[in-house]
Amino acid sequence: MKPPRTAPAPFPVTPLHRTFATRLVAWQREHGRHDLPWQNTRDPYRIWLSEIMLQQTQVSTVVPYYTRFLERYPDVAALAAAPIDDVMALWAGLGYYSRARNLHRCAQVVVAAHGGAFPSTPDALAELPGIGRSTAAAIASFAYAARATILDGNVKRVLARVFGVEGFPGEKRVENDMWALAESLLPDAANAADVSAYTQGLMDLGATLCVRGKPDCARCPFAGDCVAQSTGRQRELPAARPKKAVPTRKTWMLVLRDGDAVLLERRPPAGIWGGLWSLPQADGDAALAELARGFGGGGPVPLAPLTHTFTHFRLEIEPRLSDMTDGGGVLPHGRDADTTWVPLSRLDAYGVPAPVRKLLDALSGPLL
DNA sequence: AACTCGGGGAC
DNA sequence: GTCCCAGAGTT
Repeated sequence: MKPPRTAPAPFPVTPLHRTFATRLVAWQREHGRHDLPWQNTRDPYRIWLSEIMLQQTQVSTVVPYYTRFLERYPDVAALAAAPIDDVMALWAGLGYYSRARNLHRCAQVVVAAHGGAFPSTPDALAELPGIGRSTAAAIASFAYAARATILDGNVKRVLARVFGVEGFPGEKRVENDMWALAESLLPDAANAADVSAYTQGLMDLGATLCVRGKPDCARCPFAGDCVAQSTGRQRELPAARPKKAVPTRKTWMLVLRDGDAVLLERRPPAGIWGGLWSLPQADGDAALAELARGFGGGGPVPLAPLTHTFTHFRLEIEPRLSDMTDGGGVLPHGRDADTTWVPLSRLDAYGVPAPVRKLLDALSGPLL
């Protein structure tokens, strides 16, 4: 009895389909990127570290962080052994801080449960903290030449344009179709050696030619066959995210100062700025004044307000400065698990959210 | 399936 | 200002 055939592809298999991988691999080898800091290695640790940092974050932003991490933590054992606070501090400014916590947890799992060696299959990789389907495929294809496809923002844009996939790729149905399409485009099993260049080619095409704003179709290996290019719909594909009004929230932040030091509080592990060190917050001027008094600080004076925009809401920050009065402090001048005094000159050692960092940097400037 | 997580680059 | 980026985890 023959094994059952695989289900037919839910899309027509055209000549473009059959030649896609070969053409992409050839283009990558000739015109792709070959000198990024995490290329030219098969060390799963280095590849993993880069892939986590590159989630929702552009290459130019990642490079300096990647260099610093590799310097501080040259292998997975070093990272696993590091205090989480050090990892968070080194990550500060990259955003999506759950990535840093998952990074640390993942390193510890790899050491404790896998003897310090990353698993080699996409499915096993995807069970580790912070590694989803796409990142698992990226690591497995780069480190182990596994035949698995990525599907990130670049790939969604390339596929939507080349194959004319309609609909917003963030929508479940569209994304499912794209996963199936991407799987069907992989180099066939006889060309497993091409998988790494293929994966890199998907990323490079999206990052260097098939960019969002003005795609360079003249240099594209798929010009002529590309649906968007041949119909002039580059600007319409992929479909944009449906617009949604972003709410505004407001918060009051206490800059409690004692000489050169300010008081920081550790934020809860989940939610905005999870696990980072930030300023004590209140819901209004009255509550903030009470907070300052409770700490032994003098009457708060307003500092320049600032606005910080997140993906899904806007945060208006009203900073208030309060100096500790002599002998009035009820707070010990050491640190406990969730509260600490930090000299402004030593903020680097703490994971502090970018807008708070900006606020405190201005404080040590010429204004005050 | 929809929502929640950031900061910065590019425009 | 807007939009999106080598997405994952939670609900």
